[in-house]
Amino acid sequence: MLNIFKFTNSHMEKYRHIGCKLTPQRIAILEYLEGNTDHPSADDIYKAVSKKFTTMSIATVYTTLAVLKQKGAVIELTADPEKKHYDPTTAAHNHLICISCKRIVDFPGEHRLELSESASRNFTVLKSHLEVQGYCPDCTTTKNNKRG
Amino acid sequence: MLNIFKFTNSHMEKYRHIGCKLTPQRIAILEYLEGNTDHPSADDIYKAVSKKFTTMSIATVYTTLAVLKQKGAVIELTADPEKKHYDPTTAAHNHLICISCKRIVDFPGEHRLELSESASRNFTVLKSHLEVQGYCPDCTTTKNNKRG
DNA sequence: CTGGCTGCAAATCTTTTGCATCCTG
DNA sequence: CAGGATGCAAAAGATTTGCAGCCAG
Repeated sequence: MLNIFKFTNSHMEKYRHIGCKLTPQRIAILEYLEGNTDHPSADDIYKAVSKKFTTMSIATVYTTLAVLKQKGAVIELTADPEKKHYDPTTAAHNHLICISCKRIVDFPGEHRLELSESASRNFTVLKSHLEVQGYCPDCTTTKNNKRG
Repeated sequence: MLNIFKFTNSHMEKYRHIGCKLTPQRIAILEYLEGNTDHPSADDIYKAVSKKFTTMSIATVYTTLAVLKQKGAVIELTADPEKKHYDPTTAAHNHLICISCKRIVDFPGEHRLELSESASRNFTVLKSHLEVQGYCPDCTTTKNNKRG
């Protein structure tokens, strides 16, 4: 009877296994996040999920995101200084924030970290994330076509 | 007659040249930032400068920081999701946020960016910043000494 | 059933803004 | 002297919290 959602049983299993009680609200949030590469903010998620779920509360969105973050199912992004964004793609990757359209997009470049010096100074590195500022493909193209 | 400040004439020149009107409040903020490697937040700056300057307003701190950021005299850091921090060291360098003590510290490692793929996809890179999560030297040491 | 979750509203925290007054250049 | 800067307070956002009622397991 939950087939109003495109959320599959394997998704259900996945999230049940990480120790979340699966309420309809959470399913709606998880469904929205699944495969999403738009890096939505809490408010983006709230707006989107509210359409299907008029009783959704922004507090529930934050609570759910906090749980998912703690379980490692989403990553909190700080690339946008104005607000946090969330990324359900947890494999290591980097982001570019477009200074024109403000979108955060997955950045298809690699970075290599030279650790010898930091190790010798007693730093312990757990993870590293490269934040790139510039123009996304759309805005790069627009920019180049701009002069008439 | 401004020798109550350790701010030197050359500092004055430096900031006058970037187009700032030099008021006592701004001098106090600039003096606090000069050479500071603590990556203070706006509130840290406000608290520190208020001690000498009881009429200082937090709005003035924000306004001054906005001017300095625009002039390129400070860099706004987003490594801490809770609030913005400011760094007067504008030469390219990276930061580690300590997950234990929450301090942001300069990170003595290099990163190299592999751009071929991103360039071919029309990304325009203006700047990149590596954010490292882990333990700072102090907390690394404490951690290692912890078992008795 | 029962503990965890929801929804609401209020609180908190950071940052911005409007405006009258002040003071640097 | 004039325009930009200050200080205050209020507004605006983002995020968190308290609490009574609800529902998934």
